[in-house]
Amino acid sequence: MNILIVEDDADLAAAMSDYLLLQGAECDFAYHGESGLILAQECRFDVIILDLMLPKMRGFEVCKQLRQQGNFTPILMLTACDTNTDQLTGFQVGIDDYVVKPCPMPLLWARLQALHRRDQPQTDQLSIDTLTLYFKELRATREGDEIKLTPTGWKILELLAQRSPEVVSRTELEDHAWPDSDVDAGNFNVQLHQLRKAVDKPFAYPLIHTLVGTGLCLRKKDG
Amino acid sequence: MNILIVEDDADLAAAMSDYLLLQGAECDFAYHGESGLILAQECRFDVIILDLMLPKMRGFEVCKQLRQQGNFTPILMLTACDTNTDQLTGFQVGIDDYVVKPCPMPLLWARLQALHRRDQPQTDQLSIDTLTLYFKELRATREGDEIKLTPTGWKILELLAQRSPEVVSRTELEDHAWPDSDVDAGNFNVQLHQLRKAVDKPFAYPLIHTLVGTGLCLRKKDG
DNA sequence: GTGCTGCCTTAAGGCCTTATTAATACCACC
DNA sequence: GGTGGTATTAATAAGGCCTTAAGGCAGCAC
Repeated sequence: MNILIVEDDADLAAAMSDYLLLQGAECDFAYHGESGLILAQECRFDVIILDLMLPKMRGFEVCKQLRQQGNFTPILMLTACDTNTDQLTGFQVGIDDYVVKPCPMPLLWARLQALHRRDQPQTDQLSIDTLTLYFKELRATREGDEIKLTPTGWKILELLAQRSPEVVSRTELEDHAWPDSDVDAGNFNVQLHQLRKAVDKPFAYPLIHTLVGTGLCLRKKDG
Repeated sequence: MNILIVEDDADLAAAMSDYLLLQGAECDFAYHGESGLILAQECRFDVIILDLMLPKMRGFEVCKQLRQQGNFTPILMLTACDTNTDQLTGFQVGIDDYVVKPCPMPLLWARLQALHRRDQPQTDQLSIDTLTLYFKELRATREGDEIKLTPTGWKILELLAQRSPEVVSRTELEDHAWPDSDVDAGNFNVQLHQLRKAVDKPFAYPLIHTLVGTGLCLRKKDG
């Protein structure tokens, strides 16, 4: 899980990330509201932990702006402010959970997972047009025909499908298909090409589309 | 909103439903775990409020069974048990929120709404007249036809749309489309021209308007 | 071990899209 | 008629992406 921690108390931020890293999550940090907002705009996170009292911009404002921009990343507000009005304001501006400091780490983690779980597809099968992915079996069909996929090809297709019809950046796809190592861009291109040969080539129209400079997406293009 | 209240304390259940009805929600009731489970299986609810200590079947068991059956209705656990272990167990069996009694009604309502909001498809699109932007997909249509945009063109249109119908200054648009570098004014004009060719030219009337000396705006001009 | 197969990786050339530059035309206003 | 701001166009430069081919490395059967 990919977490953004927006928190001005460096000690607390470090303590959280220590714990979260142990649980297998990855953490990024922002130490004031403005940088938090910018980071959230630029990168994609699974969850955001947001403090309320922050230098430069309050947590409420950060959340409000993100939501206005159509960013619906789950946000957990973590703060020492425990008044009802603060909590109500929080939910009004679009946060998803409100936790009062101090909070035991395991509980925080449980709530983060709950938020993330809701955001995940809850089926083990997903169709985009005539392409169907069977996640548990690591296989896919199009128009009923089995598609022959290499492990890497599957990984790429998997993420594209989960996000469909959204655009997924090349870096994200690379991280997903090669979690433990960096990968040469040329290599990625080749794998992508193989994938297209399997998924798109044999059929009438492509489902994998390139958005130059931004990434790739998987969907049926009408017209 | 359609709520199932599973709660053995009839007074509390009544108090909740009174409040929730006032907020425009509809409530159904179950007074023990077993009937709660059956109701949840038979009808579709937007959210379930689930007590932990219930006759016949504990709340955890109800949740567990529902999840196993592929029912992912958001569940808010409302209980007097405030121990960490209870909370952790709750999240482990698949609840989405855990609230300790007594809880002020407005807060409960806010959390219910937050859960429900997450469950709704998040459109993330914006229309100005017949022009529609799909932010996550980085694409736009006008009168249903796909508009072909370059990355820079998209950036410019994106900001114009977010601010529409307000006027956006040229400098702001430049900063948004070229975040890392300054840009020649001539270049900006060219990009803008390309954008207009794609967005306005093929259609009856333009949506991008110049305000000499101030900036640009995106809107339908009446008259 | 040898040779096979399938997959990953590396490298290189070419192509197409997009960005930039520069030169020219427009238009309102003074 | 000159000026400042904007529009248009074409030509060039740059960058990103596609494609192909060939080498390497594992696992497996013999």
